[in-house]
Amino acid sequence: MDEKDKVNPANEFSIQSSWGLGGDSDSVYSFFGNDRESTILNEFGWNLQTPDTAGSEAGGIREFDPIESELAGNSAVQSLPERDSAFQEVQTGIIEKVGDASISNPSVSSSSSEDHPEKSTASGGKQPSETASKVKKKGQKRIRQPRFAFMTKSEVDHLEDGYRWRKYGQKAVKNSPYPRSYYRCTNSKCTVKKRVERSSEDPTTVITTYEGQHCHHTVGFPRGGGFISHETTIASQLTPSGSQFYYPSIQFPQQSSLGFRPTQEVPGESGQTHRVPDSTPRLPTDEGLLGDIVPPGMRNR
DNA sequence: CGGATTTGACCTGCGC
DNA sequence: GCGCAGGTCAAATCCG
Repeated sequence: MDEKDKVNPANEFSIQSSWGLGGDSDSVYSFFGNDRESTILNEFGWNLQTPDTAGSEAGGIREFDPIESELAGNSAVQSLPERDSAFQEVQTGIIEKVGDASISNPSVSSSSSEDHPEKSTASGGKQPSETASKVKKKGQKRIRQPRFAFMTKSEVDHLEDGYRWRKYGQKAVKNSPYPRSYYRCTNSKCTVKKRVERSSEDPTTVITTYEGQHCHHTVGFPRGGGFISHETTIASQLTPSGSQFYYPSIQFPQQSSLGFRPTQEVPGESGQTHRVPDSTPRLPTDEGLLGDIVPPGMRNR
């Protein structure tokens, strides 16, 4: 199992940007390796802009919400070219501007309802008095934590990312046969949440949305990482349907946190899979997929 | 037995 | 104001 924690140098991910797609979709990134393909949707207004796009189009600081995109019925779809349907779904979602500094400022205890999960337990159940804990919500709009979403071809909904999550809810999604699952980081001090849903357009695609920032390191990959095995299977069926939208204008430095080299697995003996070490010097991969995706500035320590 | 998951109820925001 | 849908809570249940 430990071997799974390592990275296969042969499966280095390349990240390519898709600036300007559809006019509004300037925050979509795609990265893919030999056995996995995912689409990263930057929601933070990180400094991911290219010189070409920075400063243009309202600065390009936007937040993307794949869920809302579905709700919106892809109304934003207009000038998008033909493409993978799932990719298009995400691409054309409502893109919100991250106008609130609080969204990109981790120090702001924004989401009053989410920063302190303990509070609710302390106050008890859902009786009216309990709502007192949510009173502070009143008068101030709920401010969402920074979020980003990415799509992954996988048969397994809950992708291993190096953190431990506890499921706290599941909801049926309108216009989708697949439910959406809600997870919270098991670290009591960590308020990070994530939603996992399967694309109704492309059932092979899992949309994972992270919200918030981890205030701790990952726990590694304690579990078997079976999803990777599934992923490998799926990835082998991938077709570069969206490749025409990948513009190689941006190549993030491999050594950066945006190097996008999530742990990978390669077929091993006895039909199992294992990971091989990444040859590039880097910190021990204790941050998982998320760690590879989220820039250091987005993480608390 | 403790932690994780399930699931129905409740709360909130938003559009009409 | 109302209804809908997303999001969250927490008791019940499951599982190792």
